[in-house]
Amino acid sequence: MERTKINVLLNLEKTPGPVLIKGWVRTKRDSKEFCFLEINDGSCLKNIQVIAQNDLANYPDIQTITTGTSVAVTGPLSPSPGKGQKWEVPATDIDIISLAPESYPLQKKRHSDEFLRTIAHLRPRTNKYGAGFRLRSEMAFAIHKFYKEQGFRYLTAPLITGSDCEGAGEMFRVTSLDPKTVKEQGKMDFTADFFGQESNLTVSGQLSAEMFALALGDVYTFGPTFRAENSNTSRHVAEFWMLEPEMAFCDLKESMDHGETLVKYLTRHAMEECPEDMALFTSFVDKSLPKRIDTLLNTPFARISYTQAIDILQKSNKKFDFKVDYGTDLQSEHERFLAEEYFKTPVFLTDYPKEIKPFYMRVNDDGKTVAAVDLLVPQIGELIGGSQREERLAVLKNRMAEMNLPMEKYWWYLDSRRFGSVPHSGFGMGFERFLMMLTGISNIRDVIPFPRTPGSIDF
RNA sequence: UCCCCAGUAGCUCAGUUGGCAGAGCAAUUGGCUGUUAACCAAUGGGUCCGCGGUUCAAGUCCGUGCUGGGGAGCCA
Repeated sequence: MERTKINVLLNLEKTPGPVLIKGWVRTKRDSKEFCFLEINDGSCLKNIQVIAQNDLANYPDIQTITTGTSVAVTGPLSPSPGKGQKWEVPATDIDIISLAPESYPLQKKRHSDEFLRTIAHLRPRTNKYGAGFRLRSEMAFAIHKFYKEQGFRYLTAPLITGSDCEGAGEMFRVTSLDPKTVKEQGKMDFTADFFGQESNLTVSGQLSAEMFALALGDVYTFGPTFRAENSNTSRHVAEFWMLEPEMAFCDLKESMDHGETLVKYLTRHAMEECPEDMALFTSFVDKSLPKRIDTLLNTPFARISYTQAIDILQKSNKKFDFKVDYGTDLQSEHERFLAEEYFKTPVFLTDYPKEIKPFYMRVNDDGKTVAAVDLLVPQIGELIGGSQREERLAVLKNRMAEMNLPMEKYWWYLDSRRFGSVPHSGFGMGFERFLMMLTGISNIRDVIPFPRTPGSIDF
C-alpha cells in the first residue's frame, strides 16, 4: 500500500478504507487492553491518533514504543468516538521502523528556546519549530510566486565577490591560501590566491542586481548573505537570507509602493496557506499577533522623511537615552518610538542626510539628503533598507571621491551609468526578520534552521 | 566590542544569616474504565559550569575564565 501523508488524511471528508501512515510518535498513552499513539509526519501541525489493541501480534514490542520512535501504521481511517479529532486509525499492523531510546531529548512538554538551540538538529520535530520551518518554506515559495506574478526575473547573484566595498559591513574572506604559507611569509599574497586577488563572501547582491535591472527591467535576488560583524543581538546572524528587488525606471515612491505591496502579499499568503501554523504562534508565542497581522494587511504604512521624524521625536515628550539631533542616525529607541508608539504601524522613513548613507544612493535636489528609505516595523526595527540609486555618472563619481572609494575597482558599476543609465530603485528585506514579524518569534536564531553567530557554528 | 543578568538532576526551577542537595515534569517499574502534554503508585538519578581564593565549614562570599540570555552599537 502507498503511504498517505497525515495532512491529506485529516482533510478527507469520507474514509478511503485502509491507509498506510508513516511518521514519528509524539506521545503514547497506555491502558490495560490497548494504547493510543499520536503520530506526526511533519506534513502538518496536527498528529493523527492511532489505537493499538493488545491482540496485535507484536503488542509486547508496541508497548516499548517511546516518544520519537518512527513507525509505519496500517489500518482503516475511522471516525473517532473520542473528542478532539475527527479521524483516527485503529491499527491492524504497526511496524516499528526505529525505536528512540530513553535518551531522546525531546519530552512531552514545552522546552525553552535556549535548550532547543542546543539541539537544533532535533528542534524541527517540535510543534513550534515544525510550524516555523513549514512557514519559512511557504514564504520562500510565496516570494517567487509574487515576483513571477509581477513580471520580475530571478537573478542568482554570486556569493563569492571580488568587490571589497559593497558597503554593508564586515566581510568574510574567501581564500585557498595555506595558513602555514601565510604564516611563513608573514602576509597574505593575494596574487597567489585562487582568484588572484582578495575575495569575500557577499554582503549584498545589490550591485549585481542593478546591472541586471538595467538589462531585464525588474529583477530580484533571493539568497544567502554573509556579515562578519561581531553582532550579538536577537536580530543579527552571520549568515542570513535576503530578498533584494531592483527595478528600472522606478523612483523612491514607487519602490515604497512595491515594498508595501510585497509585505501585504506575503502576509496574506501566510494567513491563507498556513492558518494552523499561524494559529499556533498566536497561542504559544505572541498573543498580540492577530492585531499586528490585521494592521499589516489593512492599514497603509506611514511615510515620513527623516527631517519630519526628527521633528516628531523632538516634539514628543518622551525621554530618550540618546539625544535626537539632525545629522545623526536614529537610535533603536527612536525607531521603536516611531513604529510602536507614534504611528503604531510600519513606517517608511525617507531622505536621510547623505553623510550617514552609502555612495550609491541618489542625491536629492537639496544637495544634503539622499533618496534612502528604511521600513521600520514594531518589535523588529528595520525590516527593509533601500534607496533610489544615483543614476547620474558625474554625481556618482563625486560621491565616490568624497568617500575615498577606489573608482577603478567599480569600473563595471560605473559603466551602467555610462551606457543608457536610467533612474532605478531597490531595497533589501531580511527574510528572517520578516519571519520574526510574521510569527512573533523574538530571536532570529529561532527562525533560521541552523543559526551562525559569533563563536557558534555547531550543526 | 561594551553594559546588565544567569549557569544546581534529562528539562524547568527552588535552595533562608555560609551548616546533611530539593520540587514538578521526564525516565524506569507496576496499576488502570476511550485517552487528549491521560491518570495513580513506587524506584533510580547530582563534577551545584571550570579554575583559584576566604573560612572550622562554600551551591551560597570574593577573583577569574567559559557558556547562555537581555540591552547597546553595526545593520537586514
